[in-house]
Amino acid sequence: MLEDEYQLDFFSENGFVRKQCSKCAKHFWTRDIERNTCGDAPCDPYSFIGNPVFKKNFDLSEMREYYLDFFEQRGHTRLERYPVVARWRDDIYLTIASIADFQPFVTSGQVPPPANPLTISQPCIRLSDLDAVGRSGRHLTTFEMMAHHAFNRKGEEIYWKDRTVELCDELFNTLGADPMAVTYKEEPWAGGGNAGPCVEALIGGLEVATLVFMDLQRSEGGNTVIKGEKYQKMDNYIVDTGYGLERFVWASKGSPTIYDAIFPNIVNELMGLAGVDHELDNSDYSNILSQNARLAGLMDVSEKANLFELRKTVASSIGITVDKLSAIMEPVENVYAITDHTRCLTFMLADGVIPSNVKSGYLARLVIRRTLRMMKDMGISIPLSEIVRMHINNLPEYPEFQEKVDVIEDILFHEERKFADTLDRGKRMIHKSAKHYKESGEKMPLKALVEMYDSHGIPPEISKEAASEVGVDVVLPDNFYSLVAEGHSKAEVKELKALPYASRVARLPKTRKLFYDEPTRMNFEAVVLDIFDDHIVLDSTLFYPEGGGQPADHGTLTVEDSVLKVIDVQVSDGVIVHITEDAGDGFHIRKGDLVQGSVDEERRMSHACHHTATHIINDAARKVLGDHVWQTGAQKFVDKARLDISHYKRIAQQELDQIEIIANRTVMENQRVTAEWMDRVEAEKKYGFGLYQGGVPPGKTIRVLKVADDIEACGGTHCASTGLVGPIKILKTERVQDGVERIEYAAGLAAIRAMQEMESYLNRSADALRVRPEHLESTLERFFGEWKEFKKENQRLKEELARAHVLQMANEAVNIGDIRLVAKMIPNVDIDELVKIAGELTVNRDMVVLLASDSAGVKIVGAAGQDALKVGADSGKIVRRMSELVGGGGGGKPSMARGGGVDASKIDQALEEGCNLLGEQINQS
RNA sequence: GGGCUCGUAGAUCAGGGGGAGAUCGUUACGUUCGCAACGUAAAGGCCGCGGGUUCAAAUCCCGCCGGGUCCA
Repeated sequence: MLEDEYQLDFFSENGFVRKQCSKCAKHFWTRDIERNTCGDAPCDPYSFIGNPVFKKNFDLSEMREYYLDFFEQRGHTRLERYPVVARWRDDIYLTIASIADFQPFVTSGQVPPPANPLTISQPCIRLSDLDAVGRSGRHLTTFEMMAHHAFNRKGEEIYWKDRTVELCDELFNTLGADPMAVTYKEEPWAGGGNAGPCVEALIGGLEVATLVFMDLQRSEGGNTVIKGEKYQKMDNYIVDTGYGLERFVWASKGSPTIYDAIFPNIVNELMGLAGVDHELDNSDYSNILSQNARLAGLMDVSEKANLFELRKTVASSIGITVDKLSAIMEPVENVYAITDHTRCLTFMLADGVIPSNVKSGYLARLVIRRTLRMMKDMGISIPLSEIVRMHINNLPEYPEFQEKVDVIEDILFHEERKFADTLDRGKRMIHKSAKHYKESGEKMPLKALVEMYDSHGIPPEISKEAASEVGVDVVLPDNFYSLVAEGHSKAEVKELKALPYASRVARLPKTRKLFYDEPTRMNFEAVVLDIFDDHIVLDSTLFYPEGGGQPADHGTLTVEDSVLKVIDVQVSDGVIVHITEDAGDGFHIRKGDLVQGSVDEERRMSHACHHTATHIINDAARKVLGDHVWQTGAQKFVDKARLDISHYKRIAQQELDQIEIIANRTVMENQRVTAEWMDRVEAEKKYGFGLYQGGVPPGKTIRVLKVADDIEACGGTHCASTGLVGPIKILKTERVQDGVERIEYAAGLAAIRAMQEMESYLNRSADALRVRPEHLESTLERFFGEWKEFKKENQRLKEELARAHVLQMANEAVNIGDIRLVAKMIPNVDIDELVKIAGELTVNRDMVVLLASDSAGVKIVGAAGQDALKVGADSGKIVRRMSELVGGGGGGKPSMARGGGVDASKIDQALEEGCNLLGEQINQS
């Protein structure tokens, strides 16, 4: 990055000098001529601990208000925060920076900003440094990025670098910071396909603000290279600043850690519950924490080796042993992390993340389980929800959290139970497996632990603990989690199926969409703009292209006497492409031709009914289940539709019934369905991000659809009023993922057909039993009960019969050496009974039994008593040979074997062969 | 989206082509003044559902349903 980028008038007019850091060699600006270091860690250690940099203490809400007010006073519009779940983005799950609120459409210039310039304090969640949270004294999973943004275009500049740095510097001054202590370090920035020069603002060794001047975008032909990527200038250039609210508060208090600065009461409460004496007034104790934070500021403590290094350094500087230091620090660090993690959960859950095993829900579950583990280690036994409630009470400036308390509590209750179940299950598995290895004298292989974690979610520490309970020692390597990762093959990247002829289609003008203005018209005339094989583009069309979970319209295009069947319709950047069935003999259709289009009305109306019904069901589900319900996907068909919603437990039948009733009531109210093209920002302001339930449409204006109480951005075709949807019948629910329920339903005639179908199942079932449908259940229960009784009775009778046979057959035995043989064909007896007879007979230890029956082909059973086995009898081998003779196969153990075949005429021969074989076996022994 | 796992008695699980088992719980009887403990016995199974392979499937294969879990 060019040095010129940083030569600001502001710096030169205010007595700043540009210097190069004697340690990291980076350039920085300072008022202090004597200064040789950049002010950032590790070149400068923290100096603000115990020595606040501002003239006053601030808590979070005071600091936030001070900041927003400061920029409001200076011409910025204050914006409400955005949710921490980035629902307007499809590339990230969580809001990771204030600028994320305005990506991609505002930053690209496609959509004007909601205000310009603006200021905001945006809660952000970053889980990338999870291991450092609590240990480093400064890392948080959740923080508020206070920011002022200015979106500049060519010839339309709000302000740029000078004003930005000036505002920043003025902020520090009004807060009472020592001007000589402030440095601005040059540090080119890049991220998310954009880049630009950037200065980091540092006070007392702490980076408190980052001022990014985003004016580059990634481009192959670019001439600026940053971190190995080529960039070029953009037409619009954006002031993207980030001020760490929590760091400002920390710097204003000078407490040993950021955690003690931002939520001291919760930290104290939890320390109490954990039995930790957290006496910051005690200078020895406070000194340890401060020293730890100062040194931790210089390194990355997420790695175990570094953490150990930190412990060594701190211990020696204070003059205690590493063990003693660790014993002091670990509980404190855990409590800090618990406090942080629960604040993170508060934001996530209140903003509607449902814990799950996929997507953002997985991130929530990850944090929940980490927290529960640490709470267990610390002996904190209150419910997780209670800590979250402390945060909610501690954050009155977020009144929306109060409304969510009940749902959050329910969600956390479920999650705690789930995790406890998982751990219980896991411990049992480990115990079993550990015992197995102990008995076989082997060590428990690491692979077993990796599998426990990967397949069953048992953290290695728990595995180790459980294994040691059975007396098996396990050594955990540092790289455990990378071993887990190794076991996963790289996910295949699914290539998006690009529309053929895309580049040629792109040159055509956008198709006029007639289906929005005239949703009930099915016939139209249009001019052919171009043809690519069987792909036809018109100047305007009534054909709805596939999108928003609604399949494409079908129908016909007619030119004079030739009719083309439209079998698919796709849209590419506003150009609608009709894909027709291959007519075989080429197309009699040319550019400029006038065509008659006709849309398959039944198909379209069916889709429209189901689409409108989807909005109605979504709204009803939210009313019954709660505000956390969020659409995560939907698909419409001709005969049914489905809607996936986020919900943390299975939907009960009772709830489903209620959803169905509310949905049908909405239908009967026959409310008008309206659609309105609105400015994106205005729509977001008015209706919130609930608009994007069905996905995020691109563009400056979006189509806002109102179906009863449901308001969404939607590009589909709909019924003109809810009454036209007709009856809505819910068909079933399914759990597609943990935390995501799928509701399947039919609307209109499809609903009637579905009901008729179900009715016919019912009627046919009732007919089969010759009962009326209302008696089906009781009759079925009676039948099933009787069936079980009969089955048992049958068993008993067979056993009795077997005993009867046994008495008689024992007398028919022939002696072969020391043993007795019974070989007999019993007609029409099934294999179970043969087995029972054989079993009974071989209670006599010297008995060998070979039985055959002609039931269902041929069945053969052989059995040998204890003594017979000793002299070499092997019924397995005998039965195998016999079965082969009757055209089948068989086998088993020497003591009991079964077999069978198909040729009943060979039974006698088989029995004879069996006798011979037995004779041989005995003679050989 | 990609993996890995599990569905057997009321509960927890074993078995893994050839007589459906164990432990706990339940019931009855015995022992006891009574209880616990103990002893004896019994009841309790569409081996998740549907196909397929096989003489034979709880067991092998395919599909579905229902759980658990890791990764992006």
